[in-house]
Amino acid sequence: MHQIWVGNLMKLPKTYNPDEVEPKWQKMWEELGINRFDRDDRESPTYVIDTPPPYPSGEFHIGNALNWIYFDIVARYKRMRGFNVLFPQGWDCHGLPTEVQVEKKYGIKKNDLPPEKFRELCVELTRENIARMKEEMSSLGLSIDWSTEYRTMDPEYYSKTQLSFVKLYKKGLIYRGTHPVNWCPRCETAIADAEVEYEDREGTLNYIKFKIKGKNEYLTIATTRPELLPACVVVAVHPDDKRYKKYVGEELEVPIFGQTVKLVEDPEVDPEFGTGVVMICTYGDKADVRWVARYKLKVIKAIDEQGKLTEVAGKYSGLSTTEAKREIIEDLRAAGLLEKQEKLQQSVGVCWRCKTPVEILVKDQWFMRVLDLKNKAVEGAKKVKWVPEHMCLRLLDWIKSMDWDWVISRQRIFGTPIPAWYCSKCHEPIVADEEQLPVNPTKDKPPVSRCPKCGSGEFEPETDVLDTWMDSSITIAVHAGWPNLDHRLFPADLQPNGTDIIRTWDYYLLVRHLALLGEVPYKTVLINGMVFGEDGRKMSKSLGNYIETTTARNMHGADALRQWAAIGASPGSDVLYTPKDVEFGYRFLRKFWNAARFAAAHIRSIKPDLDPEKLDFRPPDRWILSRLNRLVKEVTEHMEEFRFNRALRAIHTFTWHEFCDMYIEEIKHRLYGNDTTADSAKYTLTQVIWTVTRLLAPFVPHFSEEIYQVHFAGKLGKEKSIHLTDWPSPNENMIDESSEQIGELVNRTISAIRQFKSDRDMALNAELPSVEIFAKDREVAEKLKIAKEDICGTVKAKKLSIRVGKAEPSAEKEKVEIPEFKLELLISMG
RNA sequence: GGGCCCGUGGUCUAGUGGCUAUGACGUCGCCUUGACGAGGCGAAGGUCGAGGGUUCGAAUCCCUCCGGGCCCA
Repeated sequence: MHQIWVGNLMKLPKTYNPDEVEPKWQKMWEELGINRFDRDDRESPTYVIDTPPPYPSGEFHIGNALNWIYFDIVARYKRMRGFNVLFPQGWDCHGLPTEVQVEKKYGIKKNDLPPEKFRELCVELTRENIARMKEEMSSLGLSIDWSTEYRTMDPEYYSKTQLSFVKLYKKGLIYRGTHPVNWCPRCETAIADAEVEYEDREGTLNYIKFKIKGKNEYLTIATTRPELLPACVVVAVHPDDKRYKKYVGEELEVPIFGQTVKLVEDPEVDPEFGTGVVMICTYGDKADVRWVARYKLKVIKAIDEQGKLTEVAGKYSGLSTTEAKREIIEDLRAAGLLEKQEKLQQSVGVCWRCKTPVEILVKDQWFMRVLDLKNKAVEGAKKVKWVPEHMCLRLLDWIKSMDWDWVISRQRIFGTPIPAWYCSKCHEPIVADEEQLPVNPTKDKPPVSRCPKCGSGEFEPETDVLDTWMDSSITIAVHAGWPNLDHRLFPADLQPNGTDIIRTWDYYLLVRHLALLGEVPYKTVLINGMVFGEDGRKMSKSLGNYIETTTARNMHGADALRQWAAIGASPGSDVLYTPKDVEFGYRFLRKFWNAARFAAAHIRSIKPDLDPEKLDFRPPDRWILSRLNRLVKEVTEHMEEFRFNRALRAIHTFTWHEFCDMYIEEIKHRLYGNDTTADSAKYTLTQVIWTVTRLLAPFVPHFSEEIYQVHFAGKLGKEKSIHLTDWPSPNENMIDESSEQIGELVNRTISAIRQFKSDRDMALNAELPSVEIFAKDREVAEKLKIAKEDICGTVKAKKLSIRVGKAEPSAEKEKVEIPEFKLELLISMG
């Protein structure tokens, strides 16, 4: 094996080995603290990235990897641009999934243990899961400032969640109220609108006969939910529906259950659906809620917290909704009141965590007054720069469609305790004082000794916890030190996240900070798409197209995978995962590694006092230097607009196809032949590699560090790490249209001769006895003449002539044409 | 039902008014050349979903339709 010795007496291995290289530099970065936000630096501009704290599932999945690689590219780029970057990391610990994991792990139910004990098990599991995820994150080379790490389950963090609760309560933006809420019967908790997803399912539309009171006539209603008959409170038709005009105002008898309901007119009824007669129940859906409010109807609770029918359902009480549906239909059929049944495609609201259909229940809950903030939120969202732009619409549509306040209390265990108590006598809520936070109401005492309303001295603790989004939607303020806000850090510069959480994460952050601080918390939102499997479907374990981050990273290291993330799609578009792309990422590293290896001796032998002004640059030098500076300009523009895919692609194309394929081949003869222009080739070679290495640093941080340490540290680079060097700035003087034109002409000519050799099964370095170039245009001929020696040396022609004229092929001389430059070549093979 | 995004060689993809449409994977051919053979070089392969319109000029802008996806009701 050909060993090359480089300046600092390191042996330069023949192949690039990420398994050795990556951990080495990760360790050094941590030791140097290059990822740290420098709180004492008051001069450099700050750049704050608010990272969404992931839920500690135990696995840092590939969707997370895509997310974080985006963050990291920005963070590393901005550091090189001279920003003091805050790249924090937290964990959104609370919530149901952990409770379920604990139940599974120990084979228990949450009520088998005292809440405190159960909570401890959740905390313990969360710690283990975080440790596992951190390992993967470190292996990806994410330049997170770990000194900022927070966990929403820690008292230091949740005291801020509680503080925001208290402050918003004082402002009147949080209130205790009795309202219909979405309820997950499996999780047995209220959930917010944002936590309801819609699934298309096939249901049955049942046509049920209602007797008109006092007559022997029937009206037929159509419903998918016959189990709600006991909660039927009114029946409605459209005001313009002539079929039923004469019945309006009549009283109807609800079959089986016998209660009497009125027939009313309402424009919201769709006369095309079913029979055009709809039964309104408390509650089947949100429309029922509107109707009940509009007509001030009484509320009958037919379904309980576990999704079972209550005593109002008589003999059906205690049955699940599914069982009750079946039995009620059977009984209706037996009574001759079931006219017919039809299959129906319907969209069912389900719990986003467990996919159980949600019910609407009326509950005493805590709410945040988000409806009052609608206009402010819309205004705020419009002020933000969205990448890509159209993602703003998703948030706007969501905000505009909101019709309920945000229910923030959850009937669960593993969550931030709601800092409140109730008077045992009059049930007046008592909210904690700011000074006593963090509090656990089940252990701590309320801030008053007497109820301010009735004077009673007895209190009961609130046992509900807060929605986890209440924890995580104040991260931007928390990063900035809230309540002692550091205005260098607020608002955040970048809010990056996936398409899936625009309506939750982006929305809650916005509305929460508007409520708390009156300010939009982020300047730019950067959206990434979802990861799809090779089959073109969204990656998921159940679809069998799932791949673990560790598996993908183990193929060729983090930098190969990072390139997949960067180049996989334009921001906001979904990214298809395929191992081929990771493979390609590695191939690029190997290509560049070898190019640098080739250049090593030349970089080393370059004289330190070399004055570029005095160098004798050849046309290929001028060409590649112009291209290089154009590349720097282009990549910088892309980076400023978060177009990582285009930036990296431009680097790839330049490096592979211009620098390696053409330039290196074009200068070999000068380097080996001890040409007088060898110095300018060495200089140019060095400049290109040095510049490209820095352009690559945000994308492939380990690889570029290795190149830097081996070739440049202590010479062209004075810093301890490439990540401390400056981002290259384009030298506009080097960008020269005419040099590029000559370069392209030369390249095209060399390519034609290469192709000639390839077509004739010749080795590319085979010597050619003679090449005669005929140009139709004098101008083209003059340009070629400038680069005569470069062409001659590159294609290994013994003789080369360039003239204006027409080629006349013969037995020994074959003709090759380059039509776009009106060139004809006569090549003899000897 | 409404909104948004997308449709580019066999596959995935870049490209939002202008050179002969980008790159990757795959396919085929050649090359052990002094950076690189689990590599290199070269080649073949596309009516840019369909139709209509605007324009000197359209993958790109507008309209209609077809197909896919996401979000909302």
